[in-house]
Amino acid sequence: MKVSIEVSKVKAREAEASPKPGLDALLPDVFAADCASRGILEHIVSRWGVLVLASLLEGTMRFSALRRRIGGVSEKMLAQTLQTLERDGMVLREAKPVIPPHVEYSLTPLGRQAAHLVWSLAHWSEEHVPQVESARAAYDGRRG
Amino acid sequence: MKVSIEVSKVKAREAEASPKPGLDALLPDVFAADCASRGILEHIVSRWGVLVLASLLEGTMRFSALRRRIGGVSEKMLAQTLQTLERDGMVLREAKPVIPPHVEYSLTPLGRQAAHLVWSLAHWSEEHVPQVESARAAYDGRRG
DNA sequence: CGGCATCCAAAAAGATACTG
DNA sequence: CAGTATCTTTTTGGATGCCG
Repeated sequence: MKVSIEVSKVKAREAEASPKPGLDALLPDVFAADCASRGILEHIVSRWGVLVLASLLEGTMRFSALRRRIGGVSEKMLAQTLQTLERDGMVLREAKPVIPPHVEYSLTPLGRQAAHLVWSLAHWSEEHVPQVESARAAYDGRRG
Repeated sequence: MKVSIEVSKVKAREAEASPKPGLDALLPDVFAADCASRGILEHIVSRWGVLVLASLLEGTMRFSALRRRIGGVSEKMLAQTLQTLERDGMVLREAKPVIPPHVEYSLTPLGRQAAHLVWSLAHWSEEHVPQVESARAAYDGRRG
């Protein structure tokens, strides 16, 4: 049970970190190094977190299906990412007590919100590959 | 000069990547390990990339102003992140040839689009701190 | 099948010193 | 001021073996 201890600590540092005291004091601020929102954001936008959330937007999936869906992810990192997102209340894990094990992962309502946002980013990236690549070519041309 | 000497393991994994050559060859796919969109996405959602883009949404900033705005970022990582985003065509760097140096960073039109998306995520994170924290408390309660 | 524990290599990140 | 160079620490990730 490590609940209310950390809250006071966060609030204390938040006060010293936020540049705009009056209005923003009550709102969490991702720009503050010690704000909880920053940790949440980093879990969501982590290398595999983005792809797990986007994948689960397509529906409930088993561990191995996720592993196949997300190219390049290792077993270890997938398990780790799923645990983090489960703990943050984004992912629901349902394990059927059978042998061999059968475990299904899906999005919670909270996770679905986050997933829609990351999906927008993923989709935007897919659509703007040409622009970025031509920008890179120009940049690399200017330098060596 | 860092060349390709230790490619053996990396190439081995890259080779096993894209499972559907025919249809998806024309559409970039973030889920494919070797797709360019994946690299772009990872630059955008990198630890500091998100915060740089969100900061610059507030307006043009100098290096030191960005450093102050983004709590916890080191000089080195900020410089590195800015270079990556500049190369990807998201950030515009304007250096005035004076002493002491005066360098301004701003978003390109392309970067502004990405920035709006990441800002949504950052803002969402700020707003859902309570939900996530209570989910964590419940999770930690179920376990030890 | 869906993990977890361990070990090790590689990459990312931080601290510090220095420069135009 | 806005970086670069270098060194050290930390984190990440992959490989392997084990288990229910």
